[in-house]
Amino acid sequence: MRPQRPDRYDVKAVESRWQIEWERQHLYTVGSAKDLPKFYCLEQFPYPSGHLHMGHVRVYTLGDVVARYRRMNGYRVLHPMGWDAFGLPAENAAIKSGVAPRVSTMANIAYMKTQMRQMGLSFDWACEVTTSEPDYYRFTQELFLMFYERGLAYRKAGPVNWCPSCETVLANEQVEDGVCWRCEAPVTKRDLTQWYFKITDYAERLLQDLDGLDWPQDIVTQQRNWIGKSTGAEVVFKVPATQDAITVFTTRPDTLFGATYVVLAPEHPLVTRLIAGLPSEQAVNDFVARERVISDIERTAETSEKRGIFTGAYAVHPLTGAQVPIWVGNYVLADYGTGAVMGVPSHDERDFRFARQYHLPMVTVVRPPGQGGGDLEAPTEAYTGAGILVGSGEFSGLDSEAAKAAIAGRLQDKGLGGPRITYRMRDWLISRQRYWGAPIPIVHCPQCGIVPVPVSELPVRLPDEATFTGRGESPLAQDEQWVCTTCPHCGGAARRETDTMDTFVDSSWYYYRYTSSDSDRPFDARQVRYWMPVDEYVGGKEHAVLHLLYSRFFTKVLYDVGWVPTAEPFQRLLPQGMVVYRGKKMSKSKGNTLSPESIMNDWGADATRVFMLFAAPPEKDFEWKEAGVEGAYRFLQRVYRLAVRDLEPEDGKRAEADPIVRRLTARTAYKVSEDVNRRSFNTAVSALMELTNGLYQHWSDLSLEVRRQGLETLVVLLAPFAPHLADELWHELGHQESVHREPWPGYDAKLLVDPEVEVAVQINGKVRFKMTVSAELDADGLGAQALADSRMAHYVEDRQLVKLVAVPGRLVNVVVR
RNA sequence: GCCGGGAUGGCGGAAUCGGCAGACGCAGAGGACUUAAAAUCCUCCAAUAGGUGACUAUUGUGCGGGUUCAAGUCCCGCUCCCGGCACCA
Repeated sequence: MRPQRPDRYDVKAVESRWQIEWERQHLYTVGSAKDLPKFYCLEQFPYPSGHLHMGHVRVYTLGDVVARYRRMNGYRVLHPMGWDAFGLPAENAAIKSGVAPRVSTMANIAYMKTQMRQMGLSFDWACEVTTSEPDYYRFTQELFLMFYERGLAYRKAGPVNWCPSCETVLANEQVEDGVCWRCEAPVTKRDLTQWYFKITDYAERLLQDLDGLDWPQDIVTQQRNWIGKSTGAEVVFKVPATQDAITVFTTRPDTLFGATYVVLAPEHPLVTRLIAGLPSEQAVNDFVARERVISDIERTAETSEKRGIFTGAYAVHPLTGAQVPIWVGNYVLADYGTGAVMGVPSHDERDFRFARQYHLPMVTVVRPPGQGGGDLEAPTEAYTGAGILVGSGEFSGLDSEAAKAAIAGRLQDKGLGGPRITYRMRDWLISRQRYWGAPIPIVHCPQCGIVPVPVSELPVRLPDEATFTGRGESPLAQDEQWVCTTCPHCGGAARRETDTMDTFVDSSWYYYRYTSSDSDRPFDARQVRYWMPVDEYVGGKEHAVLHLLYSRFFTKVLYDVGWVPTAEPFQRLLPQGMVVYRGKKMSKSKGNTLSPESIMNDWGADATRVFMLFAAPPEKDFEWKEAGVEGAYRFLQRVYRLAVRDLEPEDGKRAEADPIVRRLTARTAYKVSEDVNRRSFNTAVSALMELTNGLYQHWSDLSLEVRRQGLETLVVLLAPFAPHLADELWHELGHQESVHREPWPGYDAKLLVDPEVEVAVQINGKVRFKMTVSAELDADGLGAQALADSRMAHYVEDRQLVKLVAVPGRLVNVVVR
């Protein structure tokens, strides 16, 4: 007899006991067992804001289940954690409170680490990285230099997105609906010289390689949309008057004979040259000046009217030789394609509206298939579909598809364009006018120009002291002592680059650093070869384009220089949904935040984890419900009460239910394994609940052996989900080792099938009764038995048997007329 | 406008390959235990109609069609919701 137990366990005591014990045993270090298969389980590292939020609790719980499951299944698991520690909030806090960013960041990290411990997460802290520490950012800088050497980092002047609230520029990916992705302030335009990464060089590969990934469809689609590939042609319109040429991009070269004008974006560099000395010069300049100050939001708004102005100049149609007027129009984007388009009003909605407004000629050159004559000169709307070419010289009579190739080919022959592919994605703007980021390791020398800092002189350290005013230039630019340096090339006086890198650069390679965080190179090639790619990557959907696209780009560059073994970093992706509270996304401004501290305090880490997993499939948003955690808590207490029961059967009791529970136990082991493999954690938890219910139900009819086997299986299966309680009960059941060192339970496949099964008998597709038959019974036997059943007579009398369908183990369908 | 995803009881969700819709949990109802309550354990719980009742019949997975012995699942046409892209030439 075991001593009487209370009917509840003390959650706090149990959880902290095992947290201490696991740490003492270094239970989650990677270990050196190289003969085991590897598994790299990664979750997006957090920005150290000071506290975990519910979203973090969800990601890390999901990842932890996978990591623990793999370990128990005999994998050597890398499950690291670190800190995406550079970023604006620390700097803004410094402006407000005067605490240096590094000081507040380190304090935040220390606190969040204790929260992660309280969650019972199985990280190997030996791999920890902090992107804001010199021993990390020196390698971010080194990678920048490698990009620079390969021509993948370059400086360019031009209009950029500026967030007035963050006081810095933003990459295209970081502007969402015209507002800053972080602070939601409307983004404006500025003309600045900035550093870029040439991600567009990789557009095609970033697109192609999506096919080989085990990623959810919606994320793949988002990346595809973002890259935005268009296939078409370039067409050159020469401008004899100034010896210039306007190149336009079109996806519809088949409509070229319908081009009656050419439109340039207001920012197009040729505008000034074309109008020089013309009577229209002043008017066009005024127009351009007006349009340029209008924000992107307004300019791209649906309601925005099309405005344009004739430059007074003419270009030559490359195939007909006709003179076409050159316009400047607000509906042409400077940074897509070539910043110029040909106007084909008859076959493009926008051109049609523009032409109608300014009374430009329209020529129909594509006729819908199967349609005869009609008015060619005055269409009432644009026909944008494919069709048969008319009025297109030698190309008349071709269908659109053939004509696209033929016309693009002809342009190429004449040296006036040719087939061309463009992408919507732009180069990645990485400069930031802020202090708390990795300094771009570049020196500006009056003699030598732009000079990279030699790798041997890295890191370019951030000054410890800085003045945070929150206004004007970056604190680095105001630090004369820091800015003034010598040129690595000529030794003369020079100035440092004062921009720091976008924090997305830091997070584009951290998963490599984890594999060898003590390396004196960015990472150890041998370790990376062994561990990469990441086998499971868990993170938020908001990074569908941002972080995931940048990381894929980084990996391709690193792959090309031979530093990493694969061209894709994340084989399997598990994007998790949001935790919603009171019907809305949690946010401070809405006042509906939930603190993980108080929840874990009230219910414990295990119940919090179990509810998170049980409430919904991982990718779905779910609503946090107090009653839900309470349910998870009740379930765990129920398991506890069962596990501390006396295992010895009472006198005179027989083991009648043994076969049932043996099969239930085996089926649960099978189901939980399958479910975790397909990331269906909610149904895995429900299977554990069913086993628990089954043990309760049959307890008094079970032998000692089956009781023990059922309980032990339950506890081991529970270990990835509720790690503290599982370890507690494992010891309670008499074991000395941690349950987390136990191998994952197997099962006897024979036990998965019941010897007898209940099959439904349908008459004309409706279930009329059920029969219990041997599972072995084949289709013929099953059909025969159904027909012979006394309950059948009632349904088939006076009717004719038309068809008999029998599916062994499932059902019988008798079709009668 | 284009692209993707989705819609199942009062609620969250399950149904993995076309084979018994609603597992598991929450909420709710009833019972046992208790002086009582909480906790716990057990039972019930899609809708409609009929029956005291075990039950019987019909309907039912956003809507309308179709394929099939059989459809939440496949096909065609819609509605609505969520997400992405959008004057992208």
